[in-house]
Amino acid sequence: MTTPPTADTAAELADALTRAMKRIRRQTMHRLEPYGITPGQARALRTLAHAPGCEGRETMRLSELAERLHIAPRSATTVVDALEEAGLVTRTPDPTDRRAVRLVLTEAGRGALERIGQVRHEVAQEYFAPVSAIEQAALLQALRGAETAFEARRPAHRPDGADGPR
Amino acid sequence: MTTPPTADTAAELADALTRAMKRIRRQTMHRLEPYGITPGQARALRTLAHAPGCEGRETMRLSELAERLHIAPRSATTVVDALEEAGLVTRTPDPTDRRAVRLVLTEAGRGALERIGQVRHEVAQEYFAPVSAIEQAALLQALRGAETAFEARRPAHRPDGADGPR
DNA sequence: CCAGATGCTGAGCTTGGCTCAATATATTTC
DNA sequence: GAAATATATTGAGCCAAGCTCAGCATCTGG
Repeated sequence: MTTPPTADTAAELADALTRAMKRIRRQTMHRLEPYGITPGQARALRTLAHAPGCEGRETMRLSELAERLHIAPRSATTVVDALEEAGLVTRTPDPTDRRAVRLVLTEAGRGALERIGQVRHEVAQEYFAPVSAIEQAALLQALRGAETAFEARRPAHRPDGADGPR
Repeated sequence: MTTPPTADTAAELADALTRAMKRIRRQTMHRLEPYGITPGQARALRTLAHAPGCEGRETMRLSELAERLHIAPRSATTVVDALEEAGLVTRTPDPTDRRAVRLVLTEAGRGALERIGQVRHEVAQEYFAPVSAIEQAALLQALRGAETAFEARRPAHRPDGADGPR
């Protein structure tokens, strides 16, 4: 049973991943709903919070946010629209480049971050409860390895590239 | 370094999962595109192929498909619409229940299945290449454990239940 | 100083889900 | 056997999270 009869472990792994991800995302969505935040927005907020200018002055360009989220800049615009409308971030002009937009976390945004952290922690903790801490760490490492290799393989940039070496 | 400094392994694991899933789904989408099939349709087709009536006569009710895919029946309708339009399955009336629809794989559908299997295998194989077979198996088992526990926790039924015990 | 690169956004599309009726049929209950 | 209820599917219309392409404003290097 250690090696299931179906054999194609990698493919089944992919399925299992998908399932797990869906479950977690859904659960997160439900628990974030009361705060009017979607998982995507939460991720953006967290990313924004990890901006270099720690504590009093987190700030990031929209394009930088997009890059860190691995989404197209245009998609980041939409996320930020929602975040701004909810009063969690503000768009301020970049002093050194008038095309650019700097995103700044508001006080409310900082507050939301805590609730988000809580939910994220809870959901993950619950879902992975049956998996030992050691195994969790192993899993994490394995996935990161795969991810790193994947990134190394593609020349980086553009969302995911359907294009070969061109 | 075995236990990263950030500590919340479970949450990070969730993120890693999300990332991996997105990558795999995207990759699959690209490679399935030439055949005019989306990953969701592919999954439905595979599910349908695993219907009990093996070989010559795979057949399943739409609602059963929905259940196996863990999606709402209405969502299954849409998937089947696409599949039918592409000529991969046919809707035939259930002889014993005129409300129901039985889904039958066409010859083309069976052909598509092979290509799908190929792609699915390739993509997963590539993505998980840096992960040893043993680790892959461990991962799979861990994820299945988590999934089983999750399912046991919720009373089953309805898509994912935002509702408590009622 | 101007051509081309860069940063953001409007418009419109896709995938993969959802709910809430409506409709047709089964099944159960009186 | 008719009425009430339950089940199977679908139409209409919604949401989240992406995408591309085109356009405008602004930088920047020759």
